[in-house]
Amino acid sequence: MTRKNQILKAAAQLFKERGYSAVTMRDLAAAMDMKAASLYNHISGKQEILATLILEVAHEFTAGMDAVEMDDKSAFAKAEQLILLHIKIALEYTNALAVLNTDWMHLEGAAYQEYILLRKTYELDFKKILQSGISAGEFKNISVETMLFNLLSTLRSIYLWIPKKSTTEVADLKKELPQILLKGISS
Amino acid sequence: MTRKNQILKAAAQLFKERGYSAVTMRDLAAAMDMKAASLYNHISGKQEILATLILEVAHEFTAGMDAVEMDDKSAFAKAEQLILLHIKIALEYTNALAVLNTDWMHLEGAAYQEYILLRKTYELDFKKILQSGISAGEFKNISVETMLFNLLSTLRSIYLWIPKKSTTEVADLKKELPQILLKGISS
DNA sequence: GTCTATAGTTGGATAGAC
DNA sequence: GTCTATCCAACTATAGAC
Repeated sequence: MTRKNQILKAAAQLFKERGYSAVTMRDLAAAMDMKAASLYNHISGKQEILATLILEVAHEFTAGMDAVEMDDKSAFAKAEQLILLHIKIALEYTNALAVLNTDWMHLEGAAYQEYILLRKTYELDFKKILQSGISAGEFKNISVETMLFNLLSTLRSIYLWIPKKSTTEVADLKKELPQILLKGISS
Repeated sequence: MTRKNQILKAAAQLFKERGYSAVTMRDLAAAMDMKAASLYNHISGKQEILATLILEVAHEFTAGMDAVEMDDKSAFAKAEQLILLHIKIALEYTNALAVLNTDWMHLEGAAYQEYILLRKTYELDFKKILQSGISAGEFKNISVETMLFNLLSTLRSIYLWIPKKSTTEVADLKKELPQILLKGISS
């Protein structure tokens, strides 16, 4: 692992615990056992760290959504795949995902614009899948907004739950969560 | 409304938008059309504002839970009442609830201890109700942890959804959310 | 690549006039 | 109750030695 990646990893951990604004470059340097000034040999500043962490995860979601849309399956199967995508990302990028969820509004400039666009596109794509499921009679005919709200609010919280759990409990989650979430909206 | 309450209200709005650490006393004063120094005639400091906002909402949850526990109803009915409690608090204390959800870790000293205790007690009480529902055969025999995770992660996100919605859409939510959430765990 | 030293800015909070 | 003025600590980031 490069020194830069070590810094990013340590930053994700600290930003998750205390939030972007409450973590100082001195805190981050201390976690890395170095002085704050030395960090600047690897990264251009605090903002670059935030943007790198958040945009990597956001692109992971976009790539996952693209893969799901490729498959020619039922809306139900696609929704199930998306639930598993959220669990997978929560496992692989736990800390960076927490940062995305809580500190995206502290992005600046082009990184902010890019994040907003990625999120909007992702939610729109998700909504299309739900809508096609309603049209096909797979899902209840309730408001797509309410449906998406319920799904995303649970999916966005997985990262809070994952780190506390054992491997077997995570396996349970992969089985039970699609059941619970999709039973609630199935017709 | 007292000047202090006006300050608390403005602070809740700003903390919700940018987070506790990113909002300065000068920002808050500007939102109140006054100078930062004048704030200190009404509050002792930034921490007092945070603690007041969060603990008021936390006590509201505790009072609601106490009322639900008093009633001698089925676990299903109690769970339904708790869902409505979360919606009610999200409507009445939208901004302060957002602050509780995102900035509780910035509480200090006794206020931090009190919040942690209130939250732990609330979750334990919620779990007891779910467990009694499983024992009574009202709910599926799946992990109580998973069940609570799913319920709370949705309920904790309501405040993100509420401010964007019309009165009729909120009425829809009150009808549909208990259905969606409880169907997922009903046996 | 890391350090010391420090520039330049901004933070929470106080003192004292009005 | 609000203001101006200010203290002092802490912040991000840079300069330059090693």
